[in-house]
Amino acid sequence: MKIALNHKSPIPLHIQAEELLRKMIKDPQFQNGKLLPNEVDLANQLAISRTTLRQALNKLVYEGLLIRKKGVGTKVADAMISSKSVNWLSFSQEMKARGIPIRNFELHVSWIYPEEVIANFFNIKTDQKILKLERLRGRPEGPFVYFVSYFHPRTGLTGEEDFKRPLYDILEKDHNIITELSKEEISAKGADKFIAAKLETEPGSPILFRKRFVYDQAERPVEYNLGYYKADSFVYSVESRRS
Amino acid sequence: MKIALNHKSPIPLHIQAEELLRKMIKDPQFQNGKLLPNEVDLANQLAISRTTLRQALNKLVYEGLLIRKKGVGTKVADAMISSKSVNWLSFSQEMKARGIPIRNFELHVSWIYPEEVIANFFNIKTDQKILKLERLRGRPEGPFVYFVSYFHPRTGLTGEEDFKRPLYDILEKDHNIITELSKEEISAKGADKFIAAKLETEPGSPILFRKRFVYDQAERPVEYNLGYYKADSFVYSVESRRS
DNA sequence: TAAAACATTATGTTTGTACATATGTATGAA
DNA sequence: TTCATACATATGTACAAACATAATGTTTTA
Repeated sequence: MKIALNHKSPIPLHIQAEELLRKMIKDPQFQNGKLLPNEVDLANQLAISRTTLRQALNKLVYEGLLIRKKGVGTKVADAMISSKSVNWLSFSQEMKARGIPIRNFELHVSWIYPEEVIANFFNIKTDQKILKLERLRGRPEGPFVYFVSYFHPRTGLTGEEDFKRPLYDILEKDHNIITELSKEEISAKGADKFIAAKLETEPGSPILFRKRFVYDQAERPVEYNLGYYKADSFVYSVESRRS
Repeated sequence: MKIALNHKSPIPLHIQAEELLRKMIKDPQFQNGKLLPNEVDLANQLAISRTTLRQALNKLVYEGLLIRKKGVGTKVADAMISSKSVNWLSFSQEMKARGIPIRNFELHVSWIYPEEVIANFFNIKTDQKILKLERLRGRPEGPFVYFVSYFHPRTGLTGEEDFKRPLYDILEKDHNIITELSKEEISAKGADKFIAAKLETEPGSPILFRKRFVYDQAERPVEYNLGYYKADSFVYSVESRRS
């Protein structure tokens, strides 16, 4: 791997460093939780300041590609990222976003008897309680714009978790569950009374509705969730290419 | 608004600054595209260095809450949440589906002057006419469930085509245009009068709205289209996988 | 032997400084 | 009037340096 930057190039050094880091992430050498070179050494090797290096690192950490730990080091977040990382990005970002302590939100945890659809998905019976997390969200400056319910079977979360941390993080670190696949169904519907009240709108007003099935690496069901997004405040972007 | 930070607090200054900025964002004072105080002044006012301030600003910029422009300033972004994902299946499926000869449908062909968005996409001027195809569709036994407008520039279809054949087929065989990439934006909205009339429903009733940009292999714009799907009659499926 | 104290390592926080570059505005000549 | 120039303004990039703090490893001590 070329481990040098072009200081003459009009492309900013932190951008070049970012690109290089993205390549390093793909390198098998840094895959299985192995640590990247420490910041000071790497900065020296690239002949840039630590500040500039951190500018690049921060971006990838924010995207969830790298994980830093004070006193330990920086490692690649997940074991297998390849060329189509765009695909996963949004998914993990949303995963990550779930735990971000944003002002306008409520989190409600409860144990419920699952509906048949959910019980079927988790391969359990309807008399086995599962965990339900409900969260109402909005932009810091605005009104609430979406409401999501997450459902988890007993094999996943225990309900005792400290939900200050990202859900995704809890699943991965505490329960060793790596989410891998997501199947979503997107549709429009009119708000029912419950949702209308939550999102402070009229019953019948247009809602973007999303059903999501999440599986782990062995295709075992990990999570089922339902999202209700207020119209005109959410756009779902899809990019598809003929392969 | 309290415009000071606690330098004694164990909470890092850039976190405190971030919190303060989130409050500022909510303030009507900075709403309609009005600029925030410039970085140097703000940093002085908060008695922190510009670097530390920028650490906080960067986070909000990354979250899409703030927009910075070199030489101009920093302003609060308009409220709009977006998410990205990828899928292949639905694209080719719908391509194919377009041409299926279903009973209940209407096809309307006309030449129109494009709106600015469309002209921009096709890289033409608004005084150059383009082809517009409108189609209303439903199941043979049921009501109409969706309405789509397809827009094509003069470099594509001529309007003389026999639209009995699949659109997709005509493009490929007669004009040698191979569609390759599609970018879509999916959202929910209330039906306006026109759409409500077409789909035989009430104005304001929930509609799944899809905007689609289609490109060929050289990433040249090929088609722009708008789809209106009656709620509860259409589900959009997306499957995303970690690499 | 196990707990406590210390040392090492790597990231986290913060400052000050300097120059580059894009944008908008005021100035002045053709 | 119009175009080019110069200047002011605000963000963008980059460096060096210092100290704080968390995790881990190592040594000392009870």
